[in-house]
Amino acid sequence: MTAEPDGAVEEVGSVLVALADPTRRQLLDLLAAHGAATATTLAGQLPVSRQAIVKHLAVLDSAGLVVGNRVGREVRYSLRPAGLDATTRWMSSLAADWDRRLAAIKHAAEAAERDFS
Amino acid sequence: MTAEPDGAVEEVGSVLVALADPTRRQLLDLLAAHGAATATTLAGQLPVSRQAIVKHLAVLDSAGLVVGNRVGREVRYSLRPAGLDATTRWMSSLAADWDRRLAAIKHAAEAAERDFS
DNA sequence: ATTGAGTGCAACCCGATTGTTGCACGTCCG
DNA sequence: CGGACGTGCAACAATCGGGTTGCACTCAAT
Repeated sequence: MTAEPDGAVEEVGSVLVALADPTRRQLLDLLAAHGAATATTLAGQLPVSRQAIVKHLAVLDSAGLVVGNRVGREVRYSLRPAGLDATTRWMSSLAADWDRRLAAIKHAAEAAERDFS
Repeated sequence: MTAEPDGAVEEVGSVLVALADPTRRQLLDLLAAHGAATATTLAGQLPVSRQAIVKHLAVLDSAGLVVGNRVGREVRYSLRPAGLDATTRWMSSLAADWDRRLAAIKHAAEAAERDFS
């Protein structure tokens, strides 16, 4: 009814929440640069503890932006662009929706003064 | 250095923060549907107080997603798709960046074992 | 001028996030 | 085997965000 197909909204929401944090975005950048890395290694590149990194990676994982593969005693995290792609599509369709409605409203703006009951 | 032109990052960040909240997204949907509305009117459509709406609108405003025009004694808020557009573009370029780097890494994965010092 | 609707500001509450530290558990290597 | 490295879990402190309530102020209309 709004602009979203009702089912994918929560997924998009979690991606947006994940991207809202600067440290998390930085983490994604590091992964994009190195391809794959462990939490410990990543903690060396950022001014926070390893545990903080682990938590951020968990958020990114449940948002579908990252995956962790266990290799021996370490866990190697890598990027997963699918979730980002979906959110990008959602956003641009939302933008298109706004444009459409704004055009319609602007056109009929002088006709009706009140919209609510 | 990362993937962003260094200046627009903060702006994009604020848009992402703004979009991360479900109530705020709902608010944007209402504005898209009605074209313009006051905080008091919007509070009638959502299960939160007017003050909460005012705060959300402030966040959306400083993210560039919404503008408030004073008409007499009331403030009419309306949509401003420009910020959303910019963020959409940023996200898709980020996705493209990831894809590019992931391809490069996957291609050279067998050659180098360690990336860090 | 007085009343009422609409807004702005401030204090306050509470739950979620972000971050820390400490320690226990696997796992590789000398 | 036994130490060293990496991870996982748990408790904890502190800050942030969303939400509420109460009150003062502005503007319009009678």
